[in-house]
Amino acid sequence: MNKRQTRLTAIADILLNNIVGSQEELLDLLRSRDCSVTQATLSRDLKTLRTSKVATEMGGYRYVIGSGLPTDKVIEQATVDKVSRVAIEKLSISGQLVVIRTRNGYAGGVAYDIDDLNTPYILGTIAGADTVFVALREDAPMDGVFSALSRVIPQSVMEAAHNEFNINKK
Amino acid sequence: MNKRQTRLTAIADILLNNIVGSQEELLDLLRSRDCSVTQATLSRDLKTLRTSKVATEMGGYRYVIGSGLPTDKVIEQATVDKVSRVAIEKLSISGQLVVIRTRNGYAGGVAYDIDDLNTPYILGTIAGADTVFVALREDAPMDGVFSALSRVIPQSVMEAAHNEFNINKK
DNA sequence: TTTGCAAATGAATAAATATCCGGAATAAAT
DNA sequence: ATTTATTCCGGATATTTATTCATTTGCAAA
Repeated sequence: MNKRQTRLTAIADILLNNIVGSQEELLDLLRSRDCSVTQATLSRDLKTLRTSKVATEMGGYRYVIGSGLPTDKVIEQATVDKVSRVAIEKLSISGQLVVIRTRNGYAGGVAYDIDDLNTPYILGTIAGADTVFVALREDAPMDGVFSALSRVIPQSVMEAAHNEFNINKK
Repeated sequence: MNKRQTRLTAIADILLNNIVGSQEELLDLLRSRDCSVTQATLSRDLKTLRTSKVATEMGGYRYVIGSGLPTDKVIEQATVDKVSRVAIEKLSISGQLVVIRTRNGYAGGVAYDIDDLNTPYILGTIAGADTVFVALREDAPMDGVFSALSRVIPQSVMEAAHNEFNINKK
């Protein structure tokens, strides 16, 4: 992987796991990963990654990775593993419908990963910006569905869903 | 409605319907609506609205309204009135799924407003160009759902839906 | 009404970010 | 291998955006 790609991946990774409020700050973090660049280049990188700076609840700012559209296959690949798991916030089930809420912009990626599971019980998915609908086969056994999804959904979210699901059952 | 609120609403409205690449540009648009302010104030407004500037496909930038988190009930309310209510044309229910048809292009905005209701019975929404799918919790009581949605859906549409729903029931 | 206080604003400025431009590196073509 | 074109990058700078500070405005309590 060439230098630029490495750096872009590193940036994506950093922004996913840290609260970064300015480019200067990000520059430091990059340095500590041996990806030093100038602010000029970083600005360009952030543009290609379609990141944006948004206000946080605590009165500050934070850079976030932009919405779904795969800018670059390499980046996408590099981040998939981490992304799906970090991006998913909640999972609920209603009838033949599984509804997954994600961090804004990540629904597309998550849906893609789920499609990739190629599970027979899953008929298809639709993604918005922060929501994925997963259509289940009518006769899909819940444990089968859960076990398939657990390859993409974080443990904690799965547990919460399990609880909610059981509660709604009774 | 006081001056600030009016302006915030105007900003939300402008950003929803225009591609605005800088604060200066937005200042102009605000002027043409008799909401002149300085860049300083605008910067603050954009922060409270949690907007962000993202790269567009065409190499430029664009300010967009931030996702989901209700910044300010008043603003939210104000925006809802302007956009959602005029955009919604029809609402139908099928099982756990509410399907809302909107004027073309407005589905995203409507879905956003519905998400913002933060109603426990609503698991999530997905928007196409002129259609919104709303997933309901399995045990969601219909009157609860209706009452929540009525904050976004125009009276006339609600009534029509109610009728249709009752018909489908029997 | 007047007083006191918090919110809102503008002017000026600091801080942060985007772009211009020339050069280096890399890849493609001959 | 040499030339040509393209991508990438840093330094400098222009542009844009956030914040500071002083002032004003709205608004509620006395």
